Order: sequence, then structure tokens, then C-alpha cells
Amino acid sequence: VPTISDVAEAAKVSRATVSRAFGQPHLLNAKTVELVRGVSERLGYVPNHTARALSTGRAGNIALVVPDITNPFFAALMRGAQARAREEGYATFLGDSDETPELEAVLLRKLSAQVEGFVLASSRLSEERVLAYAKRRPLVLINRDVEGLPRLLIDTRPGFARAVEHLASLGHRAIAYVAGPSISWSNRERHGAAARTAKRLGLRFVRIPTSRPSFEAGQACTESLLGANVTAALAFDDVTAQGIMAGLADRGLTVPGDLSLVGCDGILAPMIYPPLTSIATHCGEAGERAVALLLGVLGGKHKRGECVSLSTELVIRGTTAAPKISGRKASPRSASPRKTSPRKASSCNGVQRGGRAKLSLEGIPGKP
Amino acid sequence: VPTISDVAEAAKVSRATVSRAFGQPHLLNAKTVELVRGVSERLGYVPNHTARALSTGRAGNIALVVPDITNPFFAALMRGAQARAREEGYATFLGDSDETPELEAVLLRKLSAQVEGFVLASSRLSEERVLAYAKRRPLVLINRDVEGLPRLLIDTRPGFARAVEHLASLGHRAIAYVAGPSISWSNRERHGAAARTAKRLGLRFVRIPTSRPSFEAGQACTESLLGANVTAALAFDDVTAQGIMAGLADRGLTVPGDLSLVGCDGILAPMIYPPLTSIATHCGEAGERAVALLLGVLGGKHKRGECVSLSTELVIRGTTAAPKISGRKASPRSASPRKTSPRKASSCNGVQRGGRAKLSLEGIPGKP
DNA sequence: TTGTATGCGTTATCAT
DNA sequence: ATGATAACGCATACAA
Repeated sequence: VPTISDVAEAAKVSRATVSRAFGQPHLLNAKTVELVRGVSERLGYVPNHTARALSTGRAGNIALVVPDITNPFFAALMRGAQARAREEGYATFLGDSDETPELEAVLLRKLSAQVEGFVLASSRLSEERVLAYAKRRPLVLINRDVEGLPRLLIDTRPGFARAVEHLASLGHRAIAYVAGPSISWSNRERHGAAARTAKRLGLRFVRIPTSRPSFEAGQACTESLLGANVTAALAFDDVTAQGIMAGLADRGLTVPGDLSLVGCDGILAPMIYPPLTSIATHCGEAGERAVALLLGVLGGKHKRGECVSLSTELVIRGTTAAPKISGRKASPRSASPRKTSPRKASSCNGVQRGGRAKLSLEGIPGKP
Repeated sequence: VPTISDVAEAAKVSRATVSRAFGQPHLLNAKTVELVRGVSERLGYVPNHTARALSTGRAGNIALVVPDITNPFFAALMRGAQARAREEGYATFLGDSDETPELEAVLLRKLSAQVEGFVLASSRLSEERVLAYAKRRPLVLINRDVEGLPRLLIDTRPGFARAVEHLASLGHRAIAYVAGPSISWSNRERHGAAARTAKRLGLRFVRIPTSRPSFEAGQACTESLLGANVTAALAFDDVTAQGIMAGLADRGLTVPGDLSLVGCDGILAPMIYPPLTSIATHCGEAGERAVALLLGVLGGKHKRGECVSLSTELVIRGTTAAPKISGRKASPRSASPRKTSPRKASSCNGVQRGGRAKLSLEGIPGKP
């Protein structure tokens, strides 16, 4: 592996010149820069990140910690974050806390030595621990609202409010909220918005707990959901909603025939069947902007407790309809989503209509 | 931030002693270790990871590079890999190459200085470039067969062979393979196995190209797939298959009524509707074992070109049935998957039957 | 068992 | 515009 000295020798310049050719080219003669770059290319020289970090005190690394890599929401978020970090010349450590605060703390400690800052997505840590770690390294939170810390919040409250209104307008009188982790800020926000809107509209409101936001947990909670005697449910996220759909299918039940369902995230929603009515969250952008925020505080450009908020919209697809038994007061359009064009969505007042709601179903085994 | 020198001075020992108190305590007097540890604790000293890495050449880091973070296959793989690395005391860099060789090369170069080794999942690099990078740092390949390099291969050939046989036994006479990236080793394997088996069984065989393994690409290729005049298709992976299902749905077509469909990966398959007949790949285990392999070569325990192979099984779910028009020669069981228990699967000859194939469908909008 | 001296690959501070 | 040289914080061969 060639070092700066190898390049210096081959180019017949000093190591300082080589260093400057990469770090401060403007301080050098253009021809010299070109020469050094050429020799470096030929030798396959790449500045040693570790040595630079030791010398400058800046590691050039950030860490991204998420509760569950396999959740499509976090996957999309990671994609945006990693891409943005790379563009800015930073490398990204990945940490999967598996929804446990202890593991999250371990990752924070182990990584803090070689990282300039953290992006904590949906941290499961207590507020005091978050604050403690924030003292040691700059730290940006996603979907966690701690006063005084830089944070990026995806405001799902209007989305959930629109969703409850949507269900009410379809004629539903009793709805359930299938909850996420009780420690989760997002969960509190969504729960609160749904409960308040339901109360305002005079709907009966039930909360169904789950072990964690996952397909399996969603599937497992189907029993208690069915026992709640509701005609519609809002799930904490798309993955949970997908699990619920599977749980209903296992029992020969139908969506939205036997139960209307709304998810949250919007990444999974248009891909599954029936296409899931969901709250779209711009998760990729969230990852990007969180990293931008972190690099901002590292560069001293941002003030201490900056807070960025991202909006959400309800996207109506194929899993919400009028309840089975009660009188239908639904608007005609909700009875024939097949007429919407497949890949487009028209926006209006934070509500969109999504496509892909008309998969024909004859010939599926198990179906007469 | 206290350094090793501060501790040495405060404890009235040499810096080497402080260093050994943390690195090789067994070389020191027990009382000395205790003294140094105590002083370090009091001063809040923590060994500097960066400096140690520069001095020893061992960073305690590995890098994981994948073509697409948002693909559930890679997400599951990353989860296993990251978890295993953490257990062994290694931190994990994440790199998303976005399916492009250039970006992959950039990541390899930038990371090589602060990483002890790489795990390259489904590398899109040319063989010569892979070999070039392997000279600089230890490197383990996943689903890429380069002689002489340690690699973990998921052997999907038997799975695809069983899948073609399964389709043939249902009465299909013409099948398509919806391809992945032509650079992909997995794609060549799957294409080859499917083509050979089809030829052996006297089936007409068509290859449908796609831009990349994604939902959108699968959806986009539906037109050409329908033009191929086949009754069944095998997709490169589950994500592509899911896209095809959406593309068919957009045109009012049915799975498996109008087209039987088989995916590959098995992670998405049981979650979607209809449950996808797919080839199960143990992707989490693949990530774990690839990291284990890498740490093995780092520790000098493994020989140079070790090759681990993971087997696959066909899991029959709800997207394969007898073709619409041609005579049904299907075995009775394939007509009634509803009788299988939801979450279990019985294995036999590399073929399993998966559950969740009986979602009732009345009441879905767009369906009479 | 402990101390001394040197090197790891860069960047930064002086010089020139 | 470029070069010489001293840190950066630690590990280790060698000496004691």
C-alpha cells in the first residue's frame, strides 16, 4: 500500500507538497498538483484516513444507529443518509440496536472514539442518556424530540388526523390504533393525533399494543385486534400493517371488506396487495437532511438546538372502504379506485390518491 | 481529553506501562495494572482508537458493501453481518454502491485505510478489479465466484431446477426467466439452471432483461414479459417478482391465474399477497458466515481461497398453479394450498410448502 | 517486570 | 510556491 512518502519520492517533491495536492490544491502551482495527482493515480495512492484523523483530530466518520435495519423505513433512511455522507466525504458506520436501549448504548460507546458525530434514528434511549451522550459527541436525532438537541422530526400528526377523518367519512364509528414501541416518540405522536381526532369526531377509539414494529408482531396482534370490535385500524407503520393483513388472511378475513387498514411510512404501501392506504413520510429525505444537519453542527454553521420538521400526507389506496355492516355514506370515488391511473397521485389538502388498487383475483388458489 | 502521557505522569510510570495495562495486562505486575487502571479511571482516560489503529495497522473495523440497501435480501444480510461483527468486537462501515461498479470502487478505496477487511456482497466489479483490491486488503465475496478468494456462495441452482420442475409438473410448457444484472454471478447461475432444466424437460424458455433488481424494474418489464407468450415466469429475486405482480395487476391480470410466478430470496415472499412461491436463501446466515470467514482470514485461521456454499430450497406458496388454457395435469395438492397450516412448512427433497395462501378477497374495491 | 526509543502516515508550523 | 520538521497518541522491539 503506497504512502505519501512513496508518492513524494516518485514525483520528486516533498511529502508536504503531496499532502497539499489533496488537501489545499489552491496553495500549489497547478502543474505541480497535476503532476502529484498523476503519480498518485499511477501508484494507486489514497490518503490514509486514519493517519489524517490522528493528525487533524477529525475522523471523517459518522455513525448511523437504527433500531431495525430490515424495516424498509430505516433502509430508505439509511440509503439517503449514507449517500449524503459520502458526497460530503464522510464514511458511515452502521449500527443496528435491535430495538434495545442497552445495545444502542454499547454502539454509542464503542463508536464514539472514531466518529465525529452520530445520527440516532428513533432512539430507544431514555432522555437523560441521550443528553449524556450528546455531551460527548455531536448528535442529531431523528424522530425524537429532546429540547436543546438538533433533531429532525417527521410530523405524522396531520397524516393521522387526515386518516381518521377519512375513515370517519367512510362511515366507520369505531377504530383501533395498533401501537408501536411505547418509548417511541413517533408512537406517542401518532397515538395522540389519532386519539384526539377520533374523540373530536365522536368515534370509539381502542389502542392495541404490540411487542415491536414488525411483520410478525403485526400478525400476532390480529387476535386482540379482532376482539376490539372495530371496523378500521391505523397501524404504527407499514410493516405492522402488512403483518395485520397477513394475520387477517390467515383467518380468512378480508381487507378492506372485514377491516379497513391504514399504515404509515409509504415505502412499502404501494408495493403490496391490496395497495395500502398509508401516510407518506419522505424517509430518504429525512436521512439526507439529518446528515446535513449533523455536518452543519460539526462545521459550526448551525446553532445548538436546531429542529427541522418534515410534513406528511395521507395517500389513499386500496385498504380503506366503507364498513361492512353499518350504512354506507361513502363518497362514490372510494368505491371505485380502479378508475384512478396506476402510477400517479393527485395531491389536495395533504391527501393523495394512490394507484394500483385493482389486481384481478380470479384463479388464485383457495378462491372459488 | 487525557492522553496516555497524562496517565503515565500521574501514575509515575512510563507510557509503555500504561499502554500495556490496557493491551497486555498479563505482562505486568497485578498491582501496577490496578494502579494504572485507577489513575486512568480518575482522569477519564480512554485509549485513542485512531492512534492505536495507526500504530498497529489493525483498525477493529470492517466494511460491508452492497449494491442496494433497500433490497430486503441485502437488509437481512447486513443485519446478520453487522451483528456478528459487533459480537467479535468489530465495528462495521456501510457502503451502498447503488448497483454501479464505479461507486463500489470509490467506497473500496476510501474505506481501505481504516478497515481491516471487506465483505463484498454481489459485487458488480470486474474480476480483475476484485482481484486487484483483494491484494490490498483481505476481502470476502458473497455471491461472486472468483477462484482463489474466500467467498460465500448461495447455491440457487437446485432451487431454480426444482422450481422449473414444479412448473412443468403443473402443466406449463413455456416459461420465462426475468433476469437480474448480467454482471451478477447469481444471475448467471439462476439463468443457467433454469435454462438447462427447461431444456431437459422440453419447455420453451425465454429470457426477459431488466434494468436492475427492483420493484420498479419488475413492474416495467411486464409488457415484454406478456409479449413472450409464456404461462409462467421465474424472477431473479423476490423484489422483481413483486414488481411483476404489480405490473400484472395494473393490467387487470391475475397471479397465478394468468401467469404463475416464482421468486428468489424468501424474505419478502411470505409477507406479500398472494404469498410468493420462492427459493429460500438463508440470507441472514450468509451475512454472519461471511463475516466469520473474514475474521478467520484476519486471524490467519483460514487458508487463502476457502469457499463456503449455502443450500437453498423451493418453497411453494400461492403464486404457482396450473396454466389457464392447457390441460391440467397438476397433482391435487397444488390445487388446495389452503389446507396447509399457516406458519409451518414441511421439507422434502429441497421442496417445502409455505403457508398463508388463502386470503379471502371479497369486498376488495375493484372486485365484484 | 518495567523503561527507552522508534515508527505508523498525515497535517501543520515554520522556514526558504 | 515549496521544503524540512515537529507533533498527533499509541504500540512494540529492544534494552535493562
